[in-house]
Amino acid sequence: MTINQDTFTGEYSYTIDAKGRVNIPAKFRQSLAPENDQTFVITQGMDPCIWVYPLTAWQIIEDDLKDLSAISGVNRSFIRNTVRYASSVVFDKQGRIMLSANLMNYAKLKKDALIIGMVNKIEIWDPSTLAKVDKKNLEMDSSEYDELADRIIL
Amino acid sequence: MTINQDTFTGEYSYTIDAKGRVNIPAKFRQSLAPENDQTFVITQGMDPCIWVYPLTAWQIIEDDLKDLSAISGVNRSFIRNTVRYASSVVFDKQGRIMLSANLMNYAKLKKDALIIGMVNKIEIWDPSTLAKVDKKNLEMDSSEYDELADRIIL
DNA sequence: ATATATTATGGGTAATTGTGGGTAAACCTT
DNA sequence: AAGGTTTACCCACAATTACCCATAATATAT
Repeated sequence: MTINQDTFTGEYSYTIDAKGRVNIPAKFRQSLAPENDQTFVITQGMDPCIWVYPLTAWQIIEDDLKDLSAISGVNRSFIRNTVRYASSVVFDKQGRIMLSANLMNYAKLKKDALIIGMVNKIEIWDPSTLAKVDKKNLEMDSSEYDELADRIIL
Repeated sequence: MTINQDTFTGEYSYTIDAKGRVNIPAKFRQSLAPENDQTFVITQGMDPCIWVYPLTAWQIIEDDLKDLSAISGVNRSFIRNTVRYASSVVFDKQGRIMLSANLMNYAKLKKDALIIGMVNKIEIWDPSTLAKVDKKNLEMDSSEYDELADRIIL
């Protein structure tokens, strides 16, 4: 059973083939709402990974960006970096999407990919890159972490 | 008779079969509210065990996480670490769920499993691992319980 | 106590999933 | 327009999972 439409959880490891294709986990494909027409939007994440949004979720982000005034330089560069590498991808009969060389390079992806559900989006990581980032976060954020843990009861 | 919907108490021991399936105690299945569609969400516990939530309880956690902006790096790593190992499982006609190799490894589960009701969630332990943790707690905690005594009347 | 239902556990089989490749259409680039 | 390159679509196969049935043990009812 699906947890919720357009929400994703769990970690899966897949291999990227010679053509640059990765499988989207079957569970993720199933929880993708039908109105997305099997389409995701992939873009640079704010961490060194690829972000994957359901099409309709991305459209909402675009609408929000339209409301940011272009007079502010900060806004302009934020918009530029968010949208610049975004492209929509439809998964094939086997459930795979194609990653552009650009994005693969940005996320340092080679052969192995770790795909992580982040509730409203999906992340694609190089395993060793994630391990490094994980370690760094563990050292840095503990106090802010505790504050979050107080608000969200597990 | 069930005590309450979606609340679990008691300890049961089961065996994990070659395919990685464990039985959910019949009593727990019966107290699982119907709107969960026989679905649990399993994830890493904060102790070396597996946590099992009723689907709807987990959805509340997810909803809280959805409100955290991904612009904050702390938020991102908090979300990632919280949902990374979570996946939804439906129990089969015999009342069993499948455990991923990942989670079994984390909880050091082999053949025997101790399933413990923890009021709003369920824990799955390796018996010998729990014995060790129990022993450690006995030596350490007795004074720290005092603080709790003020809040919870037994 | 005996019969009946429920539970825990094991397996078998069909369907799904992940992964590799092949081929033809589409896309440039000159 | 011809060449090479990229992309879209197809097929194949191994591995995994979902679904079904069987049986032994336990609990419940008559």
